[in-house]
Amino acid sequence: MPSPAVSSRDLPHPASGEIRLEDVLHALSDPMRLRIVRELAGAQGELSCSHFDLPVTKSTTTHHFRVLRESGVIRQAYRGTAKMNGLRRGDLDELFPGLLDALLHAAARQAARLGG
Amino acid sequence: MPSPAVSSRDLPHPASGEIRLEDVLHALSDPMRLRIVRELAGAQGELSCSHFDLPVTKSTTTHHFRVLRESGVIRQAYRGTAKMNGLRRGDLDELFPGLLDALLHAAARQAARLGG
DNA sequence: CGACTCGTACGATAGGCATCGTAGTACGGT
DNA sequence: ACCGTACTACGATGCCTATCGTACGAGTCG
Repeated sequence: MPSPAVSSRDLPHPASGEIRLEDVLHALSDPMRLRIVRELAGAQGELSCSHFDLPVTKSTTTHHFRVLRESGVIRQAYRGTAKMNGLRRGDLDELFPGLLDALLHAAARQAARLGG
Repeated sequence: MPSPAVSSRDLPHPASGEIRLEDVLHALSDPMRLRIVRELAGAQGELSCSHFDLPVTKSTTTHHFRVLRESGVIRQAYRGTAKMNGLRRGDLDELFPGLLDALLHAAARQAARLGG
């Protein structure tokens, strides 16, 4: 069966229309999650959770990815043992035009300014 | 003395260079504070705290204004018994070009979409 | 001075959340 | 069947925070 159904377990995502600005801002107000999103935006396509080398335990990493998914910032899907993550650029750009780019730009500027 | 010194009590504000994106996002991730900022952006100039009619007590209102000030989003100054509030547009636009407008636009869009 | 308004300070409370550790599940390969 | 890797679930912990109520300080006006 070569069809979809990438995996048996699937994950709850908010529909595009259910994404709330406050939730997105809250999700991005955590340094760890902002870092994840920046890395995700830099890489074209999807990245597995294990690709990220964060200074927290894996439990905590799982938590952050879930917050990002439930707020509508990223989309997650299992692929084998890996869990792939991708930015929901299309949905976000449609809902909040220019916001994601402004945020990423702002984050990059601040990182450059503070020597990150 | 016609100089500054609008009042005796003055309030601590972060310098422009101390404003952190994460703090700004956290400040704006609260519905009450986002509402305040939108109203402040709509009105040109400054507004007193008492101008706002929020569904919370005055204690809580004070709290929200302090969070906004300490994150660098607004500037506050006493003028007589009133406390005036103004968006720090210049500082924010310089640090994070386009971000404030994108945020305000996004908030307006969402309010329109959800019937706010 | 007194009364009134505007806003603050402080304590309490209840809920949220970032973090950890441990134990467990799902999948792929040998 | 077994093992290793990737991620999760759950409970605990300590901190942060949104909210309230009450009591107070600062300023204005009579």
